[in-house]
Amino acid sequence: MSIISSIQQSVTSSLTQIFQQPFTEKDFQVNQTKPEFEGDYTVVLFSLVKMLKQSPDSIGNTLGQHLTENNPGLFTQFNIIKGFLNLTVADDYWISILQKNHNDSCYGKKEMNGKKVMVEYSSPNTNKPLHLGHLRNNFLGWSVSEIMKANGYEVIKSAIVNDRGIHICKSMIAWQLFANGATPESTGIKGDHFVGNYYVQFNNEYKRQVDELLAAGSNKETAEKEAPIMKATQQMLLDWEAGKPEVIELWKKMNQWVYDGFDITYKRIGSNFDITYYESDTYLLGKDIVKQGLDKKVFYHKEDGSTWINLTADGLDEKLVQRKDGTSVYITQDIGLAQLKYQQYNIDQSIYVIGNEQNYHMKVLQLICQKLGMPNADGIYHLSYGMVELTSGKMKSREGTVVDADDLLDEMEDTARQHTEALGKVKDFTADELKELYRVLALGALKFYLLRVDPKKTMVFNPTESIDFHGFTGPFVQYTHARIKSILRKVNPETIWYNSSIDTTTPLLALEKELLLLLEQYGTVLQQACKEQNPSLVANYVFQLAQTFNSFYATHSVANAESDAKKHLRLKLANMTANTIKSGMQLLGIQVPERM
RNA sequence: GGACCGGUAGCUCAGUUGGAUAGAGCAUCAGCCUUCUAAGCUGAGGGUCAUUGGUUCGAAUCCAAUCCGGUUCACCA
Repeated sequence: MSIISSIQQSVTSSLTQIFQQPFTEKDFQVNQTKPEFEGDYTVVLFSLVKMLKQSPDSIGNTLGQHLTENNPGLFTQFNIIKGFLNLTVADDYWISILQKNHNDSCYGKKEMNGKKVMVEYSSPNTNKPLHLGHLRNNFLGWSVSEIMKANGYEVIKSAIVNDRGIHICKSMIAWQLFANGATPESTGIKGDHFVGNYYVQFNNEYKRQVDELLAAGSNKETAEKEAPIMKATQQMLLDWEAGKPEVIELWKKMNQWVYDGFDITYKRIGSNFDITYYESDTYLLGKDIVKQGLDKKVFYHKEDGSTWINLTADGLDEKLVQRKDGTSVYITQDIGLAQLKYQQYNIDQSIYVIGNEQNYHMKVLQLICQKLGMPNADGIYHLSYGMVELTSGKMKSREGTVVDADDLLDEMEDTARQHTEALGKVKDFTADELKELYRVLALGALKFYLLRVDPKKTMVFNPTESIDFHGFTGPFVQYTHARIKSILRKVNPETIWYNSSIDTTTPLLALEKELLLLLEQYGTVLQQACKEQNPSLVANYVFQLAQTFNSFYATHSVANAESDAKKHLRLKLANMTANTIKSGMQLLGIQVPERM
């Protein structure tokens, strides 16, 4: 149980005993005490003043007395300032947390709860390489999965690959027209970039043809429809759907190039999936559901034969679920896939990590599933995240203003190398060890940068300033870990500290206690991060922990502490801090090096 | 126009189940490496919490109105 819960319980029970009437935890508030006052946790008394019709001072005094007398192991003293009852928690309490958990790698995590969750993220298109926006999606999906695991859920990571449709045909047509048989192998270009280049070429050529038609006197609409390259693309989509062998073959070949490229990037960023769905397999799903929906009168036909659902009663619009020619639309496929997921995995919750531009769509999806009576419709949750914008505005592939994932990673690794070389602390590392260190630091900086912000908020990336390695950053936290490990490495673990118990007669110093207070909160943070599906809570926590340790480190010596008892305590404190940093960073998908 | 999201320091962001003098990082300035890793630490300056009104012991946080920005409302995906 967390210290806050303990305090809430004892306050509730004290109040009930003193005033002879029932109280609950909602009748008062418990906060951490502000640093300028004496005490650890504070009971805010104002809400009780009204209920009890007594002055805050009088309530505080009675309550403070009762609490300290009846919970001697928990509270040692109290003071009252302007309606705030500040309680000091006994050193023994903090030390016992340290004693018990200092080397527990599962500290703060929960037992399995028997619930199963699918987290769908990444969802790339196979016509262009990954960019910064995809990275935010991937890191979020991964981290939320890990956070849910830490809170006892069984998690299945899934991806849906958008591998068909008109946009895929665009790069195929462009390749046919312009490539002269070139391949990633023949050019030495990474597969996803190779294909992405033809997508760009398509757009250039298309624009050229449209301009030509416009110059010849066509109006805009006709020109856009009649451009030969667009007509060829549409024909190719029809051929694809008809299963024309040479089109399918080309499609498979080019998609494979992209997958090979993606694999490299995914491996590099440490991303993976338990199951990958392909839209070419799922785009026909959902048709039987349309039938069922019609039978259940959830859907209805219009006179032209198209199928609709009316969501105006729920504040939304009418929505098409099947075209008049009987083909399905996006939402239909999604309903089908949602059902497929439940059938395959019997999941309790289905989380979709998708950008906030699809808020409306996801709302509609859930509503339709609910109206169809699908068993787990309530378990659909859209983890909606904001776009990554540049200081110059939005990223647009067509205008060439996207920040490419591979380029960015290259740059960051180079920055990591420069910092490391300048500091010269790891000169004995082999070339492979150095390479791995640069990768870990670069990724740490990037992941932390993207995850420290509240997911639902739009965030701004400045491409001209490289991502920092100082301050509120991944490398700062990684550094703190390495620093602690350096201390521990120099102490023989078989001596005093590791297994023996801590001497409790010397009082805790302010910074020691501050660290312990923070360490105690880890479990609560994980719980909150899970509840809100918000990794930024973990990032902020882990930063604060590292920062507090560094202050502590600058003031007190661990290895050369003033007494053996203090040395013992601080070694455990350092060890627990390192473990908690490692654990928290792992939930963000960030590794922490032993040395850097 | 309807719906949804946002507006906090020069910049990037925390803080919203209402609580004490609104916090970090970056940038700027001033200090700290004969002792455990200075990717660090200490300190200073920097705020009309978009605006106005309301609710109350108390509002960045709740309510209303207004202004500004974004997304969305396709027989595209």
